[in-house]
Amino acid sequence: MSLHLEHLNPEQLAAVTLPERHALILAGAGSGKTRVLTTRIAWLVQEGHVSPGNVLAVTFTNKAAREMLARLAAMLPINLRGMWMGTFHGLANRMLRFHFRDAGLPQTFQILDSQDQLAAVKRMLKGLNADEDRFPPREVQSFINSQKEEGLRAGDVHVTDEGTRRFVDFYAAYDEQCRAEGVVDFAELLLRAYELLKRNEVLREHYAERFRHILIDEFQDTNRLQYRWLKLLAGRDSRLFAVGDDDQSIYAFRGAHSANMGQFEREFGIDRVIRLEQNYRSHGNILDAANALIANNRNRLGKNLWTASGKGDPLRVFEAGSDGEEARFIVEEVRALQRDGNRLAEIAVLYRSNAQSRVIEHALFSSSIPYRVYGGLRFFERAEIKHALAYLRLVGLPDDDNAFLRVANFPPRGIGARTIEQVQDAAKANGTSLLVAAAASTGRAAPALASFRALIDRLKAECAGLPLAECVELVVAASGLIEHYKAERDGAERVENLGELVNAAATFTEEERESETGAEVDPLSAFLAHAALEAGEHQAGEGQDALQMMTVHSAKGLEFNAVFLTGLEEGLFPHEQAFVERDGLEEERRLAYVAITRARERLYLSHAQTRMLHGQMRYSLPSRFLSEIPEGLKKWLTPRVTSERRSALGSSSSWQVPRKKEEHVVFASERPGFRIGQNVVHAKFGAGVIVDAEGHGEDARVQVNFGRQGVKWLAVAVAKLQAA
DNA sequence: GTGAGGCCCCTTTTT
DNA sequence: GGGGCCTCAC
Repeated sequence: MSLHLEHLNPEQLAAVTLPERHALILAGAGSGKTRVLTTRIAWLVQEGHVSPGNVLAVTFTNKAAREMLARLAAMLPINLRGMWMGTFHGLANRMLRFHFRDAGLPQTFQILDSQDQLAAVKRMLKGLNADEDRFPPREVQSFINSQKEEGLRAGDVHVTDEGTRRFVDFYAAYDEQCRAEGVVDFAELLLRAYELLKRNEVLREHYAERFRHILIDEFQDTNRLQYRWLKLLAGRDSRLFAVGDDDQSIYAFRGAHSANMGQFEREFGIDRVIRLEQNYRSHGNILDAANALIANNRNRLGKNLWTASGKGDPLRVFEAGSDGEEARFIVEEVRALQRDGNRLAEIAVLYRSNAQSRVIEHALFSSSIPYRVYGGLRFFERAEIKHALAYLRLVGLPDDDNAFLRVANFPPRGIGARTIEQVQDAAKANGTSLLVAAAASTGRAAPALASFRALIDRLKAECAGLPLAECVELVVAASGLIEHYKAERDGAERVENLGELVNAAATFTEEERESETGAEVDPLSAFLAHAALEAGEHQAGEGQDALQMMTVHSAKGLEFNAVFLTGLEEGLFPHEQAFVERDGLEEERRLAYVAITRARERLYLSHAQTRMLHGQMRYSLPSRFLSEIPEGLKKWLTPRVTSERRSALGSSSSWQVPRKKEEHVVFASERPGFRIGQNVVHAKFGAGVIVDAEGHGEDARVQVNFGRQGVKWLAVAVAKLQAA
């Protein structure tokens, strides 16, 4: 047996071999957290005489769960089947599939992803004739989700004003709609699983008895409901082992509540928090930069990472004139790194938002550098795949109105908007699902509706005896989707993806199904749940040596030899949205901290003076995060003149210039020294950037962003601006 | 009922 | 820049 305890440092060893009690491990980036978790489980099984079935392990992503399981399998030569390991959502799904009756759900309940949920909210609002301007669907959706994440049903929400009352009404109507259709959204999975245990003492006792050891990774990213669920699950004899890093809490926007760490410490009587502070990943300069940056946050439990490895290279900082130039810089450096023997898979390009990837992709593509983009539009989120899944959902659950609306007339079969409306009215009047109402229609489109209904019935009957993959193949073909996309001009890729879906069904093996849900769930429901819960990481080109591109969020937990952290601009990173959110700036800083600590040996930081965003040119100042990293750690690859002048600016947001302002041209030609984007200096306000202009000659005025001094409109004739 | 074309809107991160 | 939604012509 090979736990290799001798390779652990004293703190890691203490965590792994902690006697039977609750534990909180504060584990810094790169401190061997996953190793500690897996070794802990192995140690419990081996030394603590616990069977894998007594262990529940919660991870943040499905990928992390798979990785941990693989590592465990290498350590322990026993069957790990009985162990529950997965994400909160995956585990909740599993529990609800087992106890669907107690949870008040149909056996084949379907899971709505965010897109589906938004569509469902829109439909509910339409049904209530709600004013979509006053109650934007997105806001209603996020209201519902945040209430659920706090564990509140519509009836539990404290109503203080009329506006809230409306939102609560929508919440109630939405829940009723979901109940009638047998569908469950992400937050609902968690809330149902929580309520299931809360109400059902027998079940609660059963699980409390069973799970002697509950281990939770990325504890800082749990929300309040998840924390309460864990508390319910933990019996008298259960021990919780929570691992987290408050400095890497980056999911507050979806309800993560890093204060759970402190609360856990109090409520579970943790007398000594174990701190893992030795970093095994990054060179000294990179770690020093991360430490200096995060020191600017006030809300911290406090911890300082150190490394025994050398200082390494300084951080390389590049100021680009434009986003295109930034991309070209990346291309050049990546080539240089390759020449030095680095594999592309060991190099990552990170960005704050998905929209930034396009320019970089373009540059990589024209330079023939293979790359792989993570996230963005994921496989199971593509329109053609969602269509195929909608057919499958109707086969599994005829009440799924979302699915009905998606494909009743796709591909077109003569069921227009007017007809759909009539079906909806009939369904409402008779209290049936749309599919049932469709079959009962007597209108002009009745034959089309009847044949659609017949198609679904036929698929259901034929699928009954078929293996999953053949069922998917049949549905994809019989739905007419393939034919439809073949006839479309750029439909080739979509046809290919539909073929991929059949492959995905084929590789969705017995083992996966069992590890994700439970043996008695029917394969189709299990596959559909899998599609909803794990939208991503099913992409072609896996295994090829390719440059890794992803958002900072999806880079969490990963590491690379070289990292490019791009778009370090005020307004982009930190994102301007964060300025108006509570503690938004600190979350952005943690995000930057996560990004920096991904790098082992080399870290590039870049920003662009101008950037095309949403079809508009933006002029931005360098991110405050750049200046929060000590000068001694950085090496500027561009002339320092601009950089120094700019750092004197301090911070401010970035600015968009309105489209279609012909004055700019006139203005520029009259005053050759000034143009939009020009750096200027003002006697009183200091350095700034021209972000807008209007008027001519003596009346000419410019709008200048002076960073901390604010944004001012100045008359050019009066202000005595110096070109900088 | 269908499909093309145009307008308007948004625009962060994800299980 | 792109997707959702509307209008209009067939």
